[in-house]
Amino acid sequence: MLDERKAAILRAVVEEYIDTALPVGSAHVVKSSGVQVSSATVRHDMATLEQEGYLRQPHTSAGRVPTEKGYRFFVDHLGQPAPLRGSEAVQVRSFFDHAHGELEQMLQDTSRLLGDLTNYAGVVVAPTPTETTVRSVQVVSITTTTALVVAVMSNGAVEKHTVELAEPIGEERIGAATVHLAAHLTGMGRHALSAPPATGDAATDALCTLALGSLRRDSGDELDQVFVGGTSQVARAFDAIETVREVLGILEQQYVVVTLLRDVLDRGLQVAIGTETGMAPLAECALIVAPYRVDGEEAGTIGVLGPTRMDYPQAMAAVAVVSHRLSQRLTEG
Amino acid sequence: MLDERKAAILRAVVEEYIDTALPVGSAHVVKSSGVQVSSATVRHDMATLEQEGYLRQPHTSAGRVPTEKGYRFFVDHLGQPAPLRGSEAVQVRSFFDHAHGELEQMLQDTSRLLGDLTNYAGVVVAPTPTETTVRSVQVVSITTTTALVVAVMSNGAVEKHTVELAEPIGEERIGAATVHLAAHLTGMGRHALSAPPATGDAATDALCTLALGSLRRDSGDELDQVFVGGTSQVARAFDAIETVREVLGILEQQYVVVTLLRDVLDRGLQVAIGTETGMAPLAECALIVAPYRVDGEEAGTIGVLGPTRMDYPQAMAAVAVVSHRLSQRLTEG
DNA sequence: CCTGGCAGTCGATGCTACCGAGTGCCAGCC
DNA sequence: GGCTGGCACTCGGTAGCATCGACTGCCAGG
Repeated sequence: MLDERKAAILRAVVEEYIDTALPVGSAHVVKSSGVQVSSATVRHDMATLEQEGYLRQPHTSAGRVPTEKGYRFFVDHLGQPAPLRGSEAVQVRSFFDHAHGELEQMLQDTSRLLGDLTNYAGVVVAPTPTETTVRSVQVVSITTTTALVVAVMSNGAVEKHTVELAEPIGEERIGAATVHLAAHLTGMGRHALSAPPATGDAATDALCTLALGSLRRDSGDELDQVFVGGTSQVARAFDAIETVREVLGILEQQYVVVTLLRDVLDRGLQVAIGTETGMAPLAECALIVAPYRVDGEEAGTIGVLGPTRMDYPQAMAAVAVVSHRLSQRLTEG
Repeated sequence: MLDERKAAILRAVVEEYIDTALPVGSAHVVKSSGVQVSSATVRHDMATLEQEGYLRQPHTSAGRVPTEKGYRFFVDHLGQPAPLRGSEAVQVRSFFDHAHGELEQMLQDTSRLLGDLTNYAGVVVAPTPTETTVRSVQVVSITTTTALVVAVMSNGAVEKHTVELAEPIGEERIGAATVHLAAHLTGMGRHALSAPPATGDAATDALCTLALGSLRRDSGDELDQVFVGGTSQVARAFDAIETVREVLGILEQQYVVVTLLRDVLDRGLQVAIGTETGMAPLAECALIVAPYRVDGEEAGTIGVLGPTRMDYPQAMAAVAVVSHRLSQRLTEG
């Protein structure tokens, strides 16, 4: 563990580096850290901090820059969680007060909100609900040989799937299928959909089977939905265009993003710094995550992806607030 | 109009510049254009082309670079539409063969496909359907005081809106409202929803009114949906990080993207180059657009946004093919 | 244990010289 | 008249070099 002065020095280096992106020299630390010692002493401590792996020198005769370990210590022990700035608190409040419309749209907007608040990329992952039950099923004909199966789940999610029929089917059979499916499936869990008993009418049964299949199939291979907002912030956060390309490339791969957030959360982390993310291209990034809850149960994940030299206190505050308000919003409605 | 040789020279400059991003000198033109004259002659013609506004010199003693007018001429008269490369044709075919699931997801994936095909950013705009009619309406209770209104439209789109009730309502009233609304609204146009006659039951009527309101309201303020895929391509397409930031910033603003594509299409253009886009930050970009059709009617727009020095023939081919296949896919299903 | 002082390092900055790709122009040729 | 080879010229980019200054590490002394 670090003694008090070294911790203060480390904090000063991290904070200043976050602010300026420039290596921090001992003189700056003296000015900004508040420690009452000379720069020579600070230099000495900084050398120690470097030996211990908290800091690193880009090159001799340059100031110091935090290492991952340095950021980690900062986040764990030094970064007092900054309360949101007033204007941002207002922004969040107003956002959730005015949020309306479809769930997907709101989550998309939430990712954008996160981006705006932090100036990093905002991410929202909404899981395919696994524990919900079917509340209502309806089959609607679109053309004579296509029908749409619409299922409303107990959490308010709506699923729709088109099914193609081998042969034309009449409205009355569609109606029969709706009634039949509704009676049989309502209340069933997402993954426990069983085939309804035969009705005796072949065409109706065929339709029921197709409809059931579509519901079952997509429950399996449907990935969690990913919403990314504020990608342009990524371009703002890094100077090296190569890094921008890599990070944007990652953010485009839904599956990767889902896994990434889940992994971090599963490890019990709130913050993953650099290689802690487990993804090589994100070596220069840090990720802040938080789950959100619906009716007290963990439903999805939100997060912010920025450079390792991100403003952790501020970003963590933003994520926490948004996760809280989002949970509230989804629970009440 | 340009004589044959000047046109050939212009084509050579455009093609080479698209390829290398380097100003093109007269010697290169001689090598690659196939014109059988000396570099001095080419120089002379290039000077003329510059006077006429097709080319421009970044600085004296540099080669030439196409102007917007130059690109425009190339697109209009020189860019023979390249057929898709075989592997890409396969990619498109396979994409649409395997496309399934929800409309939104497919459009999102389509935007990504466009990005992959062209290495620029792909955009898909899906309009809020205006001319569709209601095919089915259903009200489902979520909690005692919230209900979900699900409407299936004739084009297969599904709309869902939560409504908050002033007081708890029983299942039987919800059922009554469903039946009542279904009977009254089915077949009605998107914008011609009229209030159903009173049922005599106050609670049921209140619910019907709320449900109707939710359908009406969102039909008004709901923006066209925008899907952008391949944002990382933007970072690849430009060297200047400042440009990347600006372009990404634009792409994040749904409303702006919608307007942009619509404007271009309304002007009857297939391609908008630089300032033709009407947006200052896109001065270094070119946009290729195409409508897609569902049942023969223009439904939405797809497009590709890249640098002005984009590979027009290839990108135009990709957009055309995707628009065609998408239309087909949406029409059959 | 801390400090001021000092020698030393090394990237960043600015200067100059040079190179070469590319131009415009012109006199001469077909 | 149109095309060409030749030529002088321009100017951005690169390499080499000196300078500067923000740092550091170390040390002797309080």
